[in-house]
Amino acid sequence: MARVTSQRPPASVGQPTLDEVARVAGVSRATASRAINGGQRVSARAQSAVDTAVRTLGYVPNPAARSLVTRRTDSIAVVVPEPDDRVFSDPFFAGTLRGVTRVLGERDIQLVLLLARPGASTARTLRYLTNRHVDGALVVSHHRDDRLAEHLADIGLPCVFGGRPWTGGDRVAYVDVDNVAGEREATEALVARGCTRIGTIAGPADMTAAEDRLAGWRQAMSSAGLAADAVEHGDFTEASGEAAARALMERHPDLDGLVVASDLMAAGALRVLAELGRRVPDDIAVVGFDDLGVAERTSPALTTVRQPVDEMAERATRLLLERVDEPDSRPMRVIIPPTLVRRASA
Amino acid sequence: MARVTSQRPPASVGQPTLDEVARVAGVSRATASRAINGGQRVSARAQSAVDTAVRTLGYVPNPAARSLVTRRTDSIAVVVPEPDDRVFSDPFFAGTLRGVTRVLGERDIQLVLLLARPGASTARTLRYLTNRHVDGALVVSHHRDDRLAEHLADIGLPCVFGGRPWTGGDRVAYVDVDNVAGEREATEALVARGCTRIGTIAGPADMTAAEDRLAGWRQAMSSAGLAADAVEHGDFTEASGEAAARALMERHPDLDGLVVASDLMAAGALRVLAELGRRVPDDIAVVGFDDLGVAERTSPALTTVRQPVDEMAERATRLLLERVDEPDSRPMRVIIPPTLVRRASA
DNA sequence: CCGTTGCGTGGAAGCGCTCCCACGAACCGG
DNA sequence: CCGGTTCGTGGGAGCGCTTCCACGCAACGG
Repeated sequence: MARVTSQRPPASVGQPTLDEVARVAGVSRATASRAINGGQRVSARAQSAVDTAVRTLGYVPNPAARSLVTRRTDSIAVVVPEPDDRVFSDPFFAGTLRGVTRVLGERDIQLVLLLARPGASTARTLRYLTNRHVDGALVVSHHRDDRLAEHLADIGLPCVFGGRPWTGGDRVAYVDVDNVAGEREATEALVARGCTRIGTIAGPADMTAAEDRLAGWRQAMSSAGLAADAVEHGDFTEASGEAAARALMERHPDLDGLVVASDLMAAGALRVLAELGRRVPDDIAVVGFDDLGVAERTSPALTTVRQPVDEMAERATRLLLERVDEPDSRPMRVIIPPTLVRRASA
Repeated sequence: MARVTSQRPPASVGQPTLDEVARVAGVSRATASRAINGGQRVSARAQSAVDTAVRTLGYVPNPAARSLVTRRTDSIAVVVPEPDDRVFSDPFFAGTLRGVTRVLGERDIQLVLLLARPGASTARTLRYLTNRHVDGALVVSHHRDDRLAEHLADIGLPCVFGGRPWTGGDRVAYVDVDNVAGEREATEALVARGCTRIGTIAGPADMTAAEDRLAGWRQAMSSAGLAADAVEHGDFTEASGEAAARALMERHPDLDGLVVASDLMAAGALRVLAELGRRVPDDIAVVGFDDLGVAERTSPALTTVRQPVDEMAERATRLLLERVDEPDSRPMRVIIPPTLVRRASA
């Protein structure tokens, strides 16, 4: 008489295990495993037996068990430190997500969205990343105060930043558009069309992209011998663009050119300019930054600096996957040249 | 002489295991585990010894190992079948994500974003969900053809739908706004203000929300004894709203009221109406649906039906977590009443 | 003819964790 | 003072998988 030794429920019913596949296929568990994972060193006979068994049983490998031994999870995190509402609705974020999923889809890797809540410390995020719940991390929209780049470098998790991080930029890989060159080019375009009083609406001072664009504007202004005194900061939202434009036009009513660090802010600025009765581009020429859809829909359509977010996200993701596969490789930087897209506003 | 039997690298160096914690704390692995997980049946002495050990070693439990035995992953999926670009930039999606993360943050549960690529079959998604990589699924923005609800009910994965699914609505839980009532109320508001020729821009016919809103419009029109003949369909984007408005005004130049199934489409419609020289609301009153930010920024500001997405997402997430904890509970439906927000456009 | 190679295979050892169970100690009321 | 309860504890099994290793076998060159 067989001793009944089952002490727990017999594993969630209906979920076949590798053992059962092996039994049905008439091979050992080891062979079944090999057959399922690429089929190296497996005879054609065994392979097809396993394939059949997998199909008839509806077998799906248990990812936890697999991950326990392989030490890989086949998932990466997209980290958004302190996501204000802005992040979600920002076309930049949308494009990023699109680019990332496109690449991940090719390799059956999943995306874990890690959103630190506003105000919450990054401790939770770091703890999650530390315990290797994911194979790597893609960090977007980071701010000055979170020293995420350094922390991630410390724990040795493969990671790639979207946009140059404030600190630790030499220790982590990142993909960025050449913000300085982009905004310089934008400014030069205004100079070339004859503007002499050019102001700028910059982004939040705690983001490198914003600072770099501001630097680009300054460079171009200085090269042209123009005074770089008309600066106002926004936070990349449309509303902040309106406010900044209003303040700027009040302080410098003589502006004939406006370099704005994002299209969304530029859209806000255009609205204010229309309100004030300034014709664009005749009275004042405006150039934006991003070209992620908004620029085409403003009136007048916005001349802007295009950053190819989708492509950048793709590059970043591929870079990350490479680093996951090859953790000891040197952190790489990819700097993508932006292009000026001429429309009606300048 | 000790036999050297290490056959593999000694576990990824630096990652302490529960064994080491137990050793340092001077207790057994079982006790250490108990202390770490809530501390039931653990003496104060043991508890603090373990706590200290955890801290000094920087121990973080290996989620794969834990998940292997508990059969839980402490993560849920947010499933977006066929995400066109629209989904990402849609404030609806943004709000949903915000609501979901808020709830998940309370319980240290992670969010896996499952985006079926456009055109790709849902097979991959289903496979992923089948193998219990996540504890549950929240499905948003599903379309008619993916029989996701039924599939998920079949595999028995706890899931909650955002919006009533086309089929299988009786087998899965969902949270929805009362679209019929909402659009009926919107239409009635136009009737009340004296409109007699009321058209509608409906959403895509393969989404229940769109169909329900259309039904609400029809109901109100019929109750008021008005002809429900001016219907045009869009896909919830601003561009489609423009096109639909154009078509509608061409076919029915006498319209004095317009019920639009989303604010984004309404924004497009407003633009077209301005272009055609129709004054809103004097010549034609317009009412939208959503109230997720866009409505406040159109000109004139949009009277609209507010659906509290954040709250809905929260409710849906809580519902999902309940079902994860209590898989045998009956699938619940939460129908949230929308409210009409009166602004300038009607 | 026999070592050598290479290939396909299965046995078995874990991966790091949870949790069942048995065990001893402390505590209780009778 | 003793049987019964409660409590804290550790041993150990096992979750489902990958992978090391040893083994048998056919093919092959000397």
